[in-house]
Amino acid sequence: MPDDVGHEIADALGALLRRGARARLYARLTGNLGEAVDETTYPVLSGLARTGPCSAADLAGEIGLDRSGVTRRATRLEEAGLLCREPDPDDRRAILLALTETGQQAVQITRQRLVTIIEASLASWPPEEAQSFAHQLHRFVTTGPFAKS
Amino acid sequence: MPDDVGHEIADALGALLRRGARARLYARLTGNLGEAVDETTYPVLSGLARTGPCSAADLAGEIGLDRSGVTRRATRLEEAGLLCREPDPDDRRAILLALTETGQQAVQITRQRLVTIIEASLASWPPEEAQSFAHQLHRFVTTGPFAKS
DNA sequence: CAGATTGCGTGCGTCGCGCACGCTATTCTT
DNA sequence: AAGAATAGCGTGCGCGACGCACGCAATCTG
Repeated sequence: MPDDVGHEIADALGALLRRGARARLYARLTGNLGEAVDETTYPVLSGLARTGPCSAADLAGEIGLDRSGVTRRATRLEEAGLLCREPDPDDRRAILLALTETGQQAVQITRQRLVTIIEASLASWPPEEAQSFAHQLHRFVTTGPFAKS
Repeated sequence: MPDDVGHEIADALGALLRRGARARLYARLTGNLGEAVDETTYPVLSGLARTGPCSAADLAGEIGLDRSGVTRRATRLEEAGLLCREPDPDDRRAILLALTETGQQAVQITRQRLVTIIEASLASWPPEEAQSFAHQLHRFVTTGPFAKS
């Protein structure tokens, strides 16, 4: 493989992981969804949407955060009505974090916004090129330098 | 364009922007490069490598940070010998931040590490597929939802 | 039934960040 | 040419996020 392929991807990834890029994207995704959902609380919503109802400790492992941080963010989201705590029926000392209807809608909205943004920026691409790019990006992310270990 | 293309890319980007993914990648890139270079100070090194010697205020705009933060990180890097402050010959009240030889080497090392990681994860790809993926990713990042405005 | 264990919330120290102030060097104005 | 205004820089301060560790309640164990 020619070396410039690696360099080109490295440039792109570098730009992608910049602070400003993340901040701009999160701002566009979480705007007008209430004060509680922002760059810090959204990973809790998103992670909970992926895992389904689960404990704060498990969710902490999922999103790479300390359990205390998850608890605090969950409290903020609970006060905003996006998330609810319900007792675990199998273990009465445990508490399950679960999305409310509003919370699920919020996740759905942000997700749709991201899809819309992506499709808009791919509008001028040949369809089969966009499709192959999607597959390759998916493969690269799941098997590449970002796999969990 | 089919809607699942947008969804597939959205999934990949979501995974890419996770906290854990960033942390793991930065750890692999900046490991064994001294105590001063880590996830917070590296953007200063990298940005300075892109812009060349410039003031803290300009670099702040480049990496999306407040000027005071750049000053503090620059001080840490200066104490570690990776960066030096030199008076601006054109404006004697200004101070230019510039990489030392060691600093340039550090940037070069991290960059080469990233390229190596990328090429390793693309080793099993057909070369022309890797090449087209690199071009498409570059195009997507520079023209997509991450462009500066 | 008593002790060990698990899960949870919270206080505390630390760190990064943005704002705003003071200081110095430079540039403008009359 | 001298005082005023401006630009650039470093730093003190408050705020918020994070990880660690402690205390409390519920559960498991012998």
